[in-house]
This record gives sequence, C-alpha cells and structure tokens, in this order.
Amino acid sequence: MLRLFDSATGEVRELTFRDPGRASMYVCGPTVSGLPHLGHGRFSLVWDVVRRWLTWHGLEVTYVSNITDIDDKIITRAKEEGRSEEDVVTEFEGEWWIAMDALGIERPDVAPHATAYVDQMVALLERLLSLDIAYVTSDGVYFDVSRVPDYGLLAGQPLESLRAGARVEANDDKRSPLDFALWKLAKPGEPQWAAPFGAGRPGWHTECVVMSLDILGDGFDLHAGGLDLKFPHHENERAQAVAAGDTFARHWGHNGYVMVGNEKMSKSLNNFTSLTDLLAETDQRAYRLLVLRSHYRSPVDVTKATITDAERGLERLDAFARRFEDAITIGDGFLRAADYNFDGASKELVDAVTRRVDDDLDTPGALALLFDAVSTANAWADGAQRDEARELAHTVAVLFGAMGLSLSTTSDDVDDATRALVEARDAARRERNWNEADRLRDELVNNGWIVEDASGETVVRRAKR
RNA sequence: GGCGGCGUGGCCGAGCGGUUAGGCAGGGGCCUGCAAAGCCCCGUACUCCGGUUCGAAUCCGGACGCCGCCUCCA
Repeated sequence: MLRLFDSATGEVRELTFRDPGRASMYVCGPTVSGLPHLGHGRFSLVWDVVRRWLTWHGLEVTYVSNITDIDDKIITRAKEEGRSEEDVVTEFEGEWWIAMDALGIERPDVAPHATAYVDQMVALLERLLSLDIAYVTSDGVYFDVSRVPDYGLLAGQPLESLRAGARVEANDDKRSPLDFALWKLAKPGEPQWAAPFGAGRPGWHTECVVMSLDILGDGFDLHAGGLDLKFPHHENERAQAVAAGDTFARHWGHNGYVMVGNEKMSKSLNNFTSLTDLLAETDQRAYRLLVLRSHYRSPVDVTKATITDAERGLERLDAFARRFEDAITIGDGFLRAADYNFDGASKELVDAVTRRVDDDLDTPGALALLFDAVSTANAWADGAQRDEARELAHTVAVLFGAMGLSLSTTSDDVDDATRALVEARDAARRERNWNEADRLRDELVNNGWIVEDASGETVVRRAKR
C-alpha cells in the first residue's frame, strides 16, 4: 500500500484509512478569479495520480475538491471590469474545468462551492465565539491562535517562533498578528450574507474546514494541496477543526512548487503562467509527463525546454504504442490492478513499478522502469519474440494508464491532398523511382508531416511544433 | 532573526554506503533503395574543503552558492 510523506509528522508513513477499503481525499481547489495557472495544474495532476493509484490498489476513493467562489480577488476583478461577481465566477470556473479535462484529470466526486456553505460556516463561527476562541473586532471575526495548543504543527515551528517572524501589520484590533480572519464585515456594495455578528463574507480558511467535514466526516484520510497552503491555510483550517473538537484529517500531503526560471511562481512576483495557454500550445499530456518525471515534493521547472523534452518523450511512447496498436487498447478512466492477470516479465514490471510508486510516489523511478520496458519490448519485437513483446507492451500501457497517461495509437487525420502525395510516393517507390519518391517525401516534410515507411508503405503523422 | 529545502554528466531528473537510474540532445554501428522508427554501443557526472569507513554522490563537520516558508498564493 501507498506510503506518503505526512506534513504533520514530517515523515513518510503508510496511508491508513478510517474505513477499510475506502479512501477519502480532500484537495484544496482554486479560487476562480482568473485563468488557471501552472501551479493549479501541478497540484491537480499530483493528487489525481494519487487518487488513481489508490483506485489501482482496489480502494473505493471519494475525492472532494472545492471551488472558492467568494473572495477578495473575485470582488476586485468584478469591480475593475465592471461586472458582477457571479459573472467572473462563472467564466473562470468554466475555464477551470476546461483545463482540468484537457489535463486528463478525473472530475471530483464532489466539488463544493463555498457560497453554498455559508450557513454552516456561520454556525462554526458562533461555536468558536461561544468558546471564546474567536473574537469580534471592528472589521470582522478573528481566530485566537493562542487557544490551540499545538498551533504550528504543520508549519513545523512553535507559536512563539512564528510570532517572532510575523510581520507587523498596520491594522488593527487583532490580539496577535497571527490571528486570522474568519469573517469579513461587508463594505457597501460588496457581496454579503447575514450573520449574528454582522453581515459579511467568510474568510478563506473557514470554508475548507466546513466543506471537508460535511462531505467526508471527521477523521477523513488525506487532506492535500500545494506546499504554499501548508502554512498558514492548512494550519488555520486545522486550528479551527481542532478547536471545535474534531480530529480533522488523518494525513496531510503537500506537493512542491512550480518554478519558472528558478524562481517560485507566485502572485506577488507576478510571474504566473497560464495553464490555459500552456495547454493550447503543447501536447496536453506533456505537463502530466513532466510532473510524473519529477518527484511530487520537489520543485518542477516549467520552461519551453522542459516541456519540449516531455513532448519528445511522448513521441517515443506514441511510436511504441503505434507499433503495438492492437495490444494497447485499455480504455479510459480508472484502472484497477485486480482486473488484470500479469505474469512473467509483465508481473515483474508491475511489481517493480508498484514498489516505486508506493514509496512516497516515486513516479520518476517508475517511469525509468517503464521506459526500460519500452526498449525491451521493442527489442523483442525486432527479434522473434512477437507475442512476449505484445504482452509487455500491453502492461506498459496499462501502467501508464494507471497513472493517467494515455498513449496514442491513432494516426492524425490526413487530408486529400496529402493522401494523394502519399499514394504518388508509394507508386514511385513500387517503380523504384527513388528520385521521385524522395521528392514527394520532401514535399510532405515541408508540409509539416513526419514520414515513415512502415512495412513498405508510406505512413505520415503530424510533426510537433 | 526563526524554520526548511537544494547544489548530480550538454540539458532535465532519480539516487539514501559498494553492482546500469531514466528521458532529451550528441557520437558510432545495425536495419533501410536512402531516410524515419526501432535495436546495440559510447560520454563515465555528483559545488568546494576536511572527517568517519576497507569503501561515500550517498553519513558527519565546515565553506560557498541558490531557493522557499514565517504576508496573498496551488
């Protein structure tokens, strides 16, 4: 079974599950105030792979990921562009799902919206207020972090240490700079919900607590997200849950940053790169391969060079898939190990890959094994071992599929003019008219095709940009 | 100031005391009418300085460099 680094304990430990045979995951989703960026893509891919891998192991996974549809950034954008908050949310949630589909990410079982949970958030705040863990100020409701004994668990340092490093704020009535907003009182014209402590909107850290506990129940198995959410966002979520008497998540997972030119991509640095743009310009599987090729907790540098590198890797895999076309058909969606009977070289491969992925999601190690198997199967097919090669190829495709990477066996659509050139070239070749055949090949290449003579016939496919 | 991570061959990227990571790019060969695809072979890397050890990219100490968190962010 899968072992994962747990941010709460600081060590790799075996995932254990509240309910035998069932896994529950909550992954912090996006605030839909703009186009999805590369960081969104990475966390979505990483936790999609975890979800698939647990399913591969035979678990029934319930995967929840929220949409934050009320937030300062949404209000700001709406104001700037002179439209309603709903309009902004609708547009960018639409873009979000388009990008997720393009990345081959399975939709969550439940994708709750924050605005649908305001009543429950208000109830939680009333509870925290009654316990004197939350307090009201002139601009909202705040959480008193000193009331949670192990505050700083996820940050990896004690409260005092965090307090020493906290920046001084210009504001306010907060008891401590680390205290965080649970509720923001509305200014005129802002979206607002009624509450006993004044009309306003919920703070970001509250929504995930309420939604995760409502949908998955206390003690759910894995709470995950990007590393930048570890502190303060997840710390603060946990503080609320613990203060309210829950144990919250059994296990915390965080994926590493996306770097752009050796610097963290972040809002303040304003060096965001849009996922939507990346997907429009590249093979949509390239980012998944790039993410699988790096360890999930390490930073990944996304550049033209690293994406191109991944695309070339895909070309090798696709050429492999075309060669074993009839052995590659595996269908979409979740794959389960129990549905297959592996033996011989295939069993060895499956076992070795499983050991790697189970070891804190060592997908780079797993990919090395799979690329090795690609070479092996090709070599067998070059020799006389056709059947063994086909079987191994099938296993390779299944394992890639288990991680959400599909190999393409389909040729590109060929237009009539191109087909005419292909037929003319084959005719020339039959007549051993090599000059004409080569001239036609050059023409095809100039038109952006890659030309191969597979089993004596001209086969073309689109060259990558 | 506190906490944490990283520095590997042309590039990317694993590695967790001793036997080949892998990908991309490059070179040589086989195959091919010539190519492409595929196969075989090749580079012999680990920031620096000490130390532990029979043996270190891997452990310890130090130096230098880079990055992140402690503020919004996935």
